[in-house]
Amino acid sequence: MMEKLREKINREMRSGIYTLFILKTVDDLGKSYGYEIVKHIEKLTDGNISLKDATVYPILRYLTKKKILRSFWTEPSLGVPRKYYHLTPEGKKLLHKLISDYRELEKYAKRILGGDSQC
Amino acid sequence: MMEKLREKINREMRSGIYTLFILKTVDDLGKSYGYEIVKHIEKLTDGNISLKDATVYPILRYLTKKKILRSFWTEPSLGVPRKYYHLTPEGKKLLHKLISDYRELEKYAKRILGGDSQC
DNA sequence: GATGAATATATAACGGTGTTATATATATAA
DNA sequence: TTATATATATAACACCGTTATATATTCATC
Repeated sequence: MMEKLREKINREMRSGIYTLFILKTVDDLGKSYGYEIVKHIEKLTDGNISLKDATVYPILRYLTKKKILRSFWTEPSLGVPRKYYHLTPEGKKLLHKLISDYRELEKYAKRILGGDSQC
Repeated sequence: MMEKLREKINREMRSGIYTLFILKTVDDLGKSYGYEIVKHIEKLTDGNISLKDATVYPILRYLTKKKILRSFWTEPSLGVPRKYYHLTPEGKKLLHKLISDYRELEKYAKRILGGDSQC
């Protein structure tokens, strides 16, 4: 029963950086779409971080509305239509700032939690 | 206006580890109370992470309900009464697991965001 | 002695966000 | 043909942090 609490707190810890993971993934891949983003993050984290579709799509739409991402549909000449996303120039700026913000948070976490992480 | 979005995403990133910060602080101090926890974290983070009272007290109560913390009032022989908290044995176990979980998350973040953090 | 700031705890109302559940559709392997 | 993987979307729900507000003591300053 402590495990449920642990999972809950873990979910909270992780959910905060989903947006950052999504942005970085799209930027690294040049352009990407919901399903690919999820699979890419799963692969990099050995399946340990698996975003839900109902998490990813609203975030992608929100970031598009905020002009951080731009989207376009691929013509369904063959296969399922895909909605691709790529970062706008403003999105690139935001991503760099957020990564720097994350590193700062990491630094503070190290001060509070102790610096025994394997670096 | 991008700054507002940045702050929003930052808030989300940080809020996830508040519980962990609070637990670790109480454990490090042996026993502590809401106000002291906030000030302690502020000090360690150069004032950059400043928990709101309305954030801390509900978390402390919740963790007490879950038997992760135990609380007791100090007799107000002098000054304002304080409600102290300390970790239960179960709380200690949970804390160790959560710190290990956090380190794992940090590892994954490094893989996705790149390993240029100054370690 | 009064005023304000710091110390200290608490909760209702609000807004925002991830999850669960559900719906829809195509392609491929068994 | 059946199941799985691929692919996107949204309504309903639950949860959590913030804002706002309330209460009370102590201490420094005017």
